[in-house]
Amino acid sequence: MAGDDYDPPQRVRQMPSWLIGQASHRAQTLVSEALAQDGMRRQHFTVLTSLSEQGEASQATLGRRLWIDRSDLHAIVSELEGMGLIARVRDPDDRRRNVVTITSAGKSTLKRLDALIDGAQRELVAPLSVNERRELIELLERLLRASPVR
Amino acid sequence: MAGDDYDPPQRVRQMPSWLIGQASHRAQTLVSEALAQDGMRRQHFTVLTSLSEQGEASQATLGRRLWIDRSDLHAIVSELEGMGLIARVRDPDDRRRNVVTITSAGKSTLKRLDALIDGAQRELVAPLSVNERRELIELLERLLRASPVR
DNA sequence: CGAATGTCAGGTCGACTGACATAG
DNA sequence: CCTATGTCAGTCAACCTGACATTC
Repeated sequence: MAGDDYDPPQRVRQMPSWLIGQASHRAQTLVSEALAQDGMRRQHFTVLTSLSEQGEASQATLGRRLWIDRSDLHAIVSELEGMGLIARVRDPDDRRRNVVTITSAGKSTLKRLDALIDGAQRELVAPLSVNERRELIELLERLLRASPVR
Repeated sequence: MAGDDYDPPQRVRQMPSWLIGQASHRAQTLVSEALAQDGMRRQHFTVLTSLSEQGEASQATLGRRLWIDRSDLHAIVSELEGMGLIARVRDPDDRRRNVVTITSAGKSTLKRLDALIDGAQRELVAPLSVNERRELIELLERLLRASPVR
């Protein structure tokens, strides 16, 4: 698309929601493109990271942890299982549950993804000084801490 | 969804892209819910605002201004036309173009939307002091100013 | 001729809804 | 009986692609 004529109205440019949305669009593009180098999407990374850092969990638990809908998580988990990055086994103690575990292949994939993600983060905040990055993070955390749920 | 178990991994929580994404999700929810009170979506508001503030334009020009894809804009413009909020007439000087204009009904609708949007913005930044709001805006603008295009 | 415009069909990703069988 | 879980089908908004006829 030709970016020369890009010129949204002042009324829109000034809105905090618009600034945040623009920044988010840029952030998600950087992260998605980074992960796409390994054929992954954001939720794949989030699930692998959670399993690695927080340990195994049932799909429902995982979904609540990460605020991913059950039905969406089902697709993500199936894809990761197909790639051999996680294992999904019926819980013998509660046969409704699937216990999801990260495999060693999943761990080494996650190592590569971590590097890709770090690169995207660095590029995202590149225009800011170290102090400004801390400020931005602090402000966003304060903004989110006051949210009703999640 | 039950928010009690919500607890994403630290690795994810710390990522600037994630913080920005969370803030954006909250922002877009607030704005969408506000506009939905009038049966509108975000792009409807953006288009009406641009026509009001920046004047009439062809669909292609409008799309480049607002970074909305031609094919998406076509749908938005058709809906707004159906509601009587804009007029779309063939340009006699260049019969490829549709000149899009806001109607008086569109202007009074926009007035209501403006109030709804302002309410959403206020709720979004409510957790921050006035100084912090300025800081956040400043930081986001600096982050975006350095972006390649748009 | 090539380029711009409006239009149409379609795909993607993330978020979400409703239903249903199985198991607790 | 009611609830939780996994699964399936489908919607939605925003973004994006490719094509095509008309007009410049």
